[in-house]
Amino acid sequence: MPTPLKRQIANTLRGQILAGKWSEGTRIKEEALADQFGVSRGPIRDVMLELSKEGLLHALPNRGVSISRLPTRKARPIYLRTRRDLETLALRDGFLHWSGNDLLASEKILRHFRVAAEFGDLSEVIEFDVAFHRSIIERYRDDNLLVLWLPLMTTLALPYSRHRDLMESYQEHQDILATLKKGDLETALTLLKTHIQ
Amino acid sequence: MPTPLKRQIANTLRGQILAGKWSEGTRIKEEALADQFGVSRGPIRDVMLELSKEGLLHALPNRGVSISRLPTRKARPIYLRTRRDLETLALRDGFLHWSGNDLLASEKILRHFRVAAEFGDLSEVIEFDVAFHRSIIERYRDDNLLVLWLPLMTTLALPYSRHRDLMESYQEHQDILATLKKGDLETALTLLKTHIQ
DNA sequence: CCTCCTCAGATTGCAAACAATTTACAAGTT
DNA sequence: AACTTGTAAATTGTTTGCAATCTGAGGAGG
Repeated sequence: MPTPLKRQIANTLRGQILAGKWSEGTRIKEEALADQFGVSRGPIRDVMLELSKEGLLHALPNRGVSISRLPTRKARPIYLRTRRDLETLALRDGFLHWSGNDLLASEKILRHFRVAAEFGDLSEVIEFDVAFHRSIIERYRDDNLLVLWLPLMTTLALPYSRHRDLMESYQEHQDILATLKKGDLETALTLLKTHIQ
Repeated sequence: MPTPLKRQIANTLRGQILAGKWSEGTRIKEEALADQFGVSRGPIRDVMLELSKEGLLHALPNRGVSISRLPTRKARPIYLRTRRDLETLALRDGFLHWSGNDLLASEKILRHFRVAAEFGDLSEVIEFDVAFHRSIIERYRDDNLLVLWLPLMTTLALPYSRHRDLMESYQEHQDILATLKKGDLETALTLLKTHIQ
């Protein structure tokens, strides 16, 4: 259902939440966001419901949404392993069908990633981090995979540390893509696996 | 955000879709559903977005939603193992805090399950099947867990076979609950694991 | 005969007004 | 002083109407 405008709002908000713009439990009001993005409450409601289903927001009847709490320690290893398995599957079985355009699209994402990292814009870095991995999943062309992967990705990114070295993170992604460009799928898979943890 | 009415619509629709009321790719129109449930398009949009995020419906911009296709063969084992791990975690670490009311609530679900199974009402059986497992997850009191589990559960239930023996399925759930009532957590966990496949 | 365009009908996307619910604070009672 | 009750403001839930987009059939041109 995400029309470009709605998807753009969702992406921006996702990055801001993951970057820690609001603290845990902060209540988010529909009208305030509607004013901020210059739209009515309708599309904002859709975005809030979407982010709720990704685990970023917690919805209560008649009381709107608030920023979610972090996942429990015990659940995190299960999430990590599952995300690793899904992305590995998507890359291993999907890479055969990648076109030259797909590689160019990923390169474009990483160019923006680098600029955001150099500038120290955490919420933008997260946006492009998600976008890079998302493209791997999407190219597998199984809608269910995306549906299951997205909440995993965002939940795991929730404690995205302000102290993480953004340029180092960029370099890891760049290494994966460069290896793929050489056609060395197996090495890229190994890099991807060690990257996701 | 799910207010009782909205959640009820979502549960009913989920059961109907999983029971195969519509075939893959069938386009679902907002207004038709709104008339069927006697509400306006607003809440129906919310429900459709919710079911899209669970993987039951596939949304395209300006073209509404259609019934999702089945997941690929290769992804299914990953989904199964993850669902098993999540439910096992939730039951093992959450059972300590189950109250007498929790056991009674699960018994109530299974009473309805049995009636629906005897009557052969597939969509209702699925509703209560989901509800039984959902309650295990919810009692762990980690919102993220529910968000990640729900799409797994529905995706895996998508090919819910018309040929499955509904009473046998009921009996498996009943055995798990009866074992829990005796306080034998470890045996219940074993039963749960073999049940999820 | 095929391709491309145009245009009406159908359907979703968005906005604004109204209804229902919750929250916060103040007044009254025990 | 503590607790309940009542009322007004704030917020979300729902409905309705309009705008934008897509679909499909029919005709013009190659």
